[in-house]
Amino acid sequence: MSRITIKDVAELADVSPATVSRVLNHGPTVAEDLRDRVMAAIRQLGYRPNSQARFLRTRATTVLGLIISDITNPFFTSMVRGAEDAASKAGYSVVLANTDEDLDKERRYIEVAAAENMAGVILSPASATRTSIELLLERGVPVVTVDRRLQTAKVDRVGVNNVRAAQEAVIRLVDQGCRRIGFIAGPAEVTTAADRLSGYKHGLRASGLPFSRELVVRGDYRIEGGRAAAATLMRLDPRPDALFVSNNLMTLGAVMTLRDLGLSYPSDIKLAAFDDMSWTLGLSDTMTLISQPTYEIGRQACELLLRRIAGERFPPRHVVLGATLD
Amino acid sequence: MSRITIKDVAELADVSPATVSRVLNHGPTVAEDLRDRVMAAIRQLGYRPNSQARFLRTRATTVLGLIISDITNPFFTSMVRGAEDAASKAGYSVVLANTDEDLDKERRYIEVAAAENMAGVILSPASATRTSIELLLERGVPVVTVDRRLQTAKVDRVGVNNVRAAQEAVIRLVDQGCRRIGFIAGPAEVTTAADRLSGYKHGLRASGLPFSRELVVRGDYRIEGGRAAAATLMRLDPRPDALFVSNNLMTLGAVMTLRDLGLSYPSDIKLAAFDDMSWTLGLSDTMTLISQPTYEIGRQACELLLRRIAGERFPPRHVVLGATLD
DNA sequence: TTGAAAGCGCTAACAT
DNA sequence: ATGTTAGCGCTTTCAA
Repeated sequence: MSRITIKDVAELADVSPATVSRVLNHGPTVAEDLRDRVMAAIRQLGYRPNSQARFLRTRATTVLGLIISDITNPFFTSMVRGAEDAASKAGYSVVLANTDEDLDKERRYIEVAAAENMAGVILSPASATRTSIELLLERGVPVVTVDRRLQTAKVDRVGVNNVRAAQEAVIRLVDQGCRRIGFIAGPAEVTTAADRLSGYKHGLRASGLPFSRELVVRGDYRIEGGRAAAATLMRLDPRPDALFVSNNLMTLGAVMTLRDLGLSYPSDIKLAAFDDMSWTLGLSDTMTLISQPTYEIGRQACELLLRRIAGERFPPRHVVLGATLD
Repeated sequence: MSRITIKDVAELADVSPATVSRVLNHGPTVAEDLRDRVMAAIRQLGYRPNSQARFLRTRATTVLGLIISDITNPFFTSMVRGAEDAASKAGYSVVLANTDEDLDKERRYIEVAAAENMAGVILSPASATRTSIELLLERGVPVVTVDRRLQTAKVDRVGVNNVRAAQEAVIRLVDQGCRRIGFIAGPAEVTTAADRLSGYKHGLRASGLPFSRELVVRGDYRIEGGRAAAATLMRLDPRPDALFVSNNLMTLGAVMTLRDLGLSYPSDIKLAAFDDMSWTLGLSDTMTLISQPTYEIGRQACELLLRRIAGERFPPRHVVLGATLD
């Protein structure tokens, strides 16, 4: 029952609680024999400091929150790993929360992070405009967004240049002979969705192709949305000769639709898509894929966050990493 | 900076801190006018109680830890949802941690849960024998395992009857005419892997088929493991006429191997597998699938945990839910 | 270098 | 019904 306190250790080691605290925290101002006695007592009793009590004094915690819009998406999993590695190197640990792109859940978890006084939060916001991060910022808890931006750009962000990546993918499709490229867009509130749509338009323009409203269908970044959107697009007459899907899960859905229609790619129709999908059935070799350095995104986001936690002050920084077409 | 304390609220509302505390906690023992003044002050100041300070008094937190062996696996995602729903209904929130089947990571997160004094922990242990949950149990933090069991069965567990489900799947394959069923097993340390293997053997015996050592290959519950294991099995002479894969991710890998070999299922070879995979490319209709009630597993695990947290005492309970073959 | 004492923000006993 | 007081476990002055 964690009944062992610093006092117990102090008594056993025959020193004051303050000395135990010193041994535990700022290293070498304690005589060696005392230090040894304290360490022995700690081990013997199995003492573990109470982090709540410590926080009450120091206002410092070592837990970071990662609030993510869809944990199932391997995109995020790799990111989490990057963040964890950076965090644990600095003595921090990371807890995760899954919002399912749901603003209420997002708010609830932000509240948890605030209530628990987490040292900092990495967030992939479900909406660019409607956000609850003030709850954190008010209390001085730094926030870094990953992947997506926030409209009120007062926080750091780490991600890729979605506009350019999308544009390049379109150009690649055009090079492959496509002239009627359907685009499956993401949720209107998410900046990556807007950016990728904008890149799609740029790509068309750069290729001298007209933009056609009917060729753009919005999905929800989930499998089902991709499936439905692809079905809508494939009903067009004339049919698109390529599909550009703005995230990995929707791509799975789109592929299902194509299969249901008895269409093969790349022979019947060309595909391009955002995000790695090596985890699924080797679709990669048959389509144009935009890969993001997800591990690196997580790592850098965490390092930025740690600098903020350490008190560094600099204008909100936007780290833009390179996405690669392959 | 969260400088607003209960004292500030008390002063503004012109009451004592204790009254504010009472308003916040045990409802109706406060006169209505005071209560209103307090609520107004709280709102006006944007006061939020400091949960660490509260814990120091009450020894009660409202955060549950979910320590999961692979967050990417949709199996767990749905489980998390079940747990979250049950938790939030009771006023608890849930934080996640991903161990990647790595015992060190598992221990680290268990330490975090203990240090943060989480109210309880739901765990899918990476090993049945080597576990660190004593860190929790010693401190009186209840633990419920999901999916997998622990050898030292002193904690509650919610899962399915893996032995029976595996056996039924084998029988189903035999009914389809299979006589040489390859089995891709899971990591030796995980109880579900052992149970499923044992079910496989039972199924063979029940069908009057011999057990052959060469037909069993172990994987790691990840995609790559499935791919490699399937490759090994398909090299056998004579080739298996069916593959039974003991989890979903390995099934993806196995399917990749089959594709590489130019084999189709179910025409060339039959497949059976554990765990839902509707999220992937509609493999489901072409193989025998064992589905687990994942949401329900999470929900019941959480409810069990909440009862333990509430102080109920009963012998370690093993809740076995039904897996369905479809 | 070490110890004594105060106090972080809160709630539970005890008074009133 | 409300206020006063003490103390949860820790760290950090301040003294010695």
